[in-house]
Amino acid sequence: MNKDKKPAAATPHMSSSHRAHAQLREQLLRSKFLPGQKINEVSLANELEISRTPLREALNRLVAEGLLLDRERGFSVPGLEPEVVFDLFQARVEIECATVRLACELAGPAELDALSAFLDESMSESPDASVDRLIELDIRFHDTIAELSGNKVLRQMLSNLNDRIHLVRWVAMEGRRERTQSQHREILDHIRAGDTAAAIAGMRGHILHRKEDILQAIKAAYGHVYTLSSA
Amino acid sequence: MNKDKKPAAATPHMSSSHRAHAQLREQLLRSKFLPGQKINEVSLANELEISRTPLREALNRLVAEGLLLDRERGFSVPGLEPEVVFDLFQARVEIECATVRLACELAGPAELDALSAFLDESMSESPDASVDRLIELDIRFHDTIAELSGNKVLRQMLSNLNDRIHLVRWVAMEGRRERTQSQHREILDHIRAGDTAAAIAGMRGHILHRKEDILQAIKAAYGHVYTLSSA
DNA sequence: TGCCGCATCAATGCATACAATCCGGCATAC
DNA sequence: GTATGCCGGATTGTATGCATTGATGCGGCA
Repeated sequence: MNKDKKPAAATPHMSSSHRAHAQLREQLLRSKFLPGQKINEVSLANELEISRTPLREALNRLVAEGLLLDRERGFSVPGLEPEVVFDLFQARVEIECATVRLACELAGPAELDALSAFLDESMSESPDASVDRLIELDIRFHDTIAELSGNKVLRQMLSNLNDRIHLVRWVAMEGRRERTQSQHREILDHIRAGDTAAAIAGMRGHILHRKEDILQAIKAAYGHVYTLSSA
Repeated sequence: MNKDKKPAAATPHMSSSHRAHAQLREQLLRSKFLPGQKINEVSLANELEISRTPLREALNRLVAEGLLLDRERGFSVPGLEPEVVFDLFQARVEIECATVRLACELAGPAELDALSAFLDESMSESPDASVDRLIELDIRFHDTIAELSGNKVLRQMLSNLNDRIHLVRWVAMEGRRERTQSQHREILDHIRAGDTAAAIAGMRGHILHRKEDILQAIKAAYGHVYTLSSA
């Protein structure tokens, strides 16, 4: 499973603009830029060792993806406005509930076994895994369900939402290391049992959705990103 | 309601790339380009009376929005692959169900009255309205519900989906002139009655979702777009 | 007649050049 | 001391130029 190369890592032989897009996406997920920061095109072009033309093409794509904003003049990094983050998480909940429901209808035993095996590996490795790795495993689980839903559009939307909430998810993962994995297991069990309603309910409860939790995560995210920038 | 100017019509004083983006989006919705057609940048730049640089920036945004594809070399218009169109409609159903549910929780009497008044006007005007106008009214109804859901991300996603299925929706509207309006009325009544489940069910039944219906609409779309091109 | 190779051409991708605009600082006037 | 207006640098937005690469058409040859 997961043979698609969609998330587009920055490989050498691609065009400059595509490489720039992949690199910038990566850097945005890793919070190399501060929320609200303005983008300086010349310095960024120098860093990436390309000219401004392909850089701007990449920036324009990132704007359309919601990973950047276009101001009156130039581009900037989105802030962490709570209303927007709420909406993003709420949208994610809805998409994920849709994908589990569809996956319940479509997924065969073979695929579910594979997903189960993946969870087994994850759980054995999780106790001492880095947060980055945990996030990777988490995303992988949810993406696999999206894949099993058979709907590429929903899967793509989910991927986009994941990008946009990456930072907040990252900091929220700290206090949820074990809970996350066991909830994944429960959701999968519901799917295998054919209990669609329980699977959906499990997913809904699994994803960060309480306003206070999200707000707290946002605050932690600010702390995280500013320590990163000072380093 | 609907004070946002988000869909971005092409106004004079905006930058060339933004204007190009708005114009091209419009032309794509109106099927000025054939499905699968390759984009010639120089000729298009000449038509729009701008240079290739801002044009390419616009094209890149349209790619990120799913309104264009980027080939190995250059850009092209997405085809009407049934699998993709199915996924788009299915995604739309899921988003719309989510927005009605949220709207049921959030919408106040004043907003619902306004929406009701809008439906009244629509129905009086609908018998002799053009398909373009009908689509406009249809989109407006659904977008208002998305607005009432209070979730800007879901609303934006819906807008994007609407763009991508515009053509198929257009041709499907022909045989659904009255049905559409009365179903809108029913959905709204359910919302006003506080019957969330019925509102969702109404929405689910309202949106094109049967594979055969969509397939038929796709075929009609091909006919429509090729008669347009020969004109 | 059909196919292959080559040459010419057109179109893309990128870099660079240029124009317009904005921002900050500084001087001057009040 | 504060406000105001102007100047210079910096930055964005657009146009143009150039190299590369893929396509296309034509002629020769089997």
